Amino acid sequence: MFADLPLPDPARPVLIAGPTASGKSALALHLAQAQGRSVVNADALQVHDSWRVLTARPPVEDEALAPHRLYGHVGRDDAYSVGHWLREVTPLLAENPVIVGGTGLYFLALTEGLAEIPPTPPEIRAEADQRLAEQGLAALLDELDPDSRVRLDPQNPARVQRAWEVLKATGRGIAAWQAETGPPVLPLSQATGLVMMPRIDWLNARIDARFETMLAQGALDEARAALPHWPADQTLPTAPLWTKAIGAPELIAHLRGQMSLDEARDAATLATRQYAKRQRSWFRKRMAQWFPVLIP
RNA sequence: GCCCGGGUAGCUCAGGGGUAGAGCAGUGGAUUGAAAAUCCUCGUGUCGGUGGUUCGAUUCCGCCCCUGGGCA
Repeated sequence: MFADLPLPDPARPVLIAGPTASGKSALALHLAQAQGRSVVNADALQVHDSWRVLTARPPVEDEALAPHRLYGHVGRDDAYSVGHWLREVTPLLAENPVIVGGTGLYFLALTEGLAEIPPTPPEIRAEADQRLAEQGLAALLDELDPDSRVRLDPQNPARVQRAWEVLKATGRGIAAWQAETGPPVLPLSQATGLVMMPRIDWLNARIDARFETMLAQGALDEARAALPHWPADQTLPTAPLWTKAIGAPELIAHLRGQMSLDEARDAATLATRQYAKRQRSWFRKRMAQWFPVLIP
């Protein structure tokens, strides 16, 4: 499929972004084998150990063909975020890897820099959760510093809460921290950036077919194994990220008899299509300078 | 064949004599440590067809077609 694609500069890392199910991993493996690179994951869900099948992590056979890093190494209770990922990926740049994934924020941190903000302790997160639940968004918004407040979407609880936590934990507004963002670890000018641009109907068909494959490969067994660890209310924004894997809530609901398998399949593939749309929106704007890979 | 419903946006449906509106789907967008997260924007469609009543019908009436149920 990618045999006719010109090989990128062998001296620089390759970055491959693209919507889910667009064939990124296959391209990454192809380039890794052709140029002796390792494959580094840039996907916020594939780092988690809970799901291999459901997050479409490369299978063991592929892992034998080239070194694969940062896949499935994060446990259910581990804290993980862009910062963790950026610190882990930095030393791997020496391997001249191909970095592949669908998380736009990770690539942003890598190629444009990430503000160095001290970690916010769990107690502050808990306090924010409680205030938000009891007093609502406006209460948190009122306590923000003006600079941060004007930059935020006041209707977005996740963003408002983060800004509030940063101010509370550090005594400085998040806007001030972000203004001091240092230079990126890997500017785009020192890498080859590729974005997969699939035709939408082609991608939708792939999404459906891939979910069938996931079921055939044991996605339900993975869900069964996760069942004992499932939180009381997974729909909460504060539920652990691994529980947000697309298809996970649907398969869990099916295992509990709350949904037929057909309903679960429909809901999961629908959620996947909607996710792919959000990704396209990010890539169009933020990766306009990357090379598009038009498929099929 | 008869009786009773229903036929309105891609889907499910609400409405009602002055040419119509919700949810879902879909679209476009935002995005600096939860990012597969989180949030915002966008609603004209022969109101099944055809005659009639009316200044005016998608709305009332007749007939026809389709569809669900009941009775034969």
